[in-house]
Amino acid sequence: MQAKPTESELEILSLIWSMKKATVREIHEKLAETKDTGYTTTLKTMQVMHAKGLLTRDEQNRTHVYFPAVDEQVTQKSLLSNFVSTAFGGSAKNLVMQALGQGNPSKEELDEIRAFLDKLEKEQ
Amino acid sequence: MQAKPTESELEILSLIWSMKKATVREIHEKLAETKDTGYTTTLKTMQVMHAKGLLTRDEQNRTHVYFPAVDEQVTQKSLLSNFVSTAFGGSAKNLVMQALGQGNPSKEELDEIRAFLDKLEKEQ
DNA sequence: CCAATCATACGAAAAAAATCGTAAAAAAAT
DNA sequence: ATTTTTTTACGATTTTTTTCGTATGATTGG
Repeated sequence: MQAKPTESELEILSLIWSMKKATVREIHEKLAETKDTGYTTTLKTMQVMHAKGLLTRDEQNRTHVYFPAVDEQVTQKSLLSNFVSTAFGGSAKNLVMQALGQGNPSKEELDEIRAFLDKLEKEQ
Repeated sequence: MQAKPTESELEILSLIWSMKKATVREIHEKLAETKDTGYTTTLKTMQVMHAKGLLTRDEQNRTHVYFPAVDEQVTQKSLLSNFVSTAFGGSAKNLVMQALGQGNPSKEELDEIRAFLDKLEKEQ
């Protein structure tokens, strides 16, 4: 039974997924670019995440190093599933089309998605 | 500047989008299928949404009728944009592929998406 | 060595979101 | 006509989430 990350926790989790590991300070610096909260706030949130089992940490050194404790794909999948049903009335297709319309995907990305569609269809 | 719906509000908004209009009781019945909260909770939430400008309502009759006050596509777009950046590190492509992998889209849906991809590419 | 800085821990406060209880009025049922 | 049900309004409580202050110990720079 895996606890669902809150909005703030997700921001942090997302960073740690991409960084593989990070200290509180590193995360705080990144967050500070867009947000304006104190260092201890970030610290506390990460401690809570640790308690919840969203992060693990290495306490060998004074400056602890945090790692993701939940799998990125698995977590994204469950968040997405929830998001599709609440925000998109369960229609993944609608979400996909909105998502594509958003940024402007490069030709490479579009091709990747096409390949993925083909693969999906074949599998089925 | 449009207020962001909370999780609970979004559930309701989503229902009202698909129903075009609804009373508190109608919404409550639907929610009761999956949730277990009192009638006044639903009522209160919808009143708050009205106050926030997420819903409008017709007060002619004793039983008020609520309508969406925000556009479905516009709202979804902004929620999605936020979701992509927090949960998917900004990669719409990753989200799209996860989303497609989820349910199993029919051939028709897949074709629709392909057509959409082509259109996107052409436009660009 | 001493002061300044940096890190954690911890509890508490503040803010936001969700839930509910009760009262009052209207409508419906008996 | 009276009781029961339905509906709104409103405030208050509870729960969750976010934020911060303070204490304490380690590390670093002068």
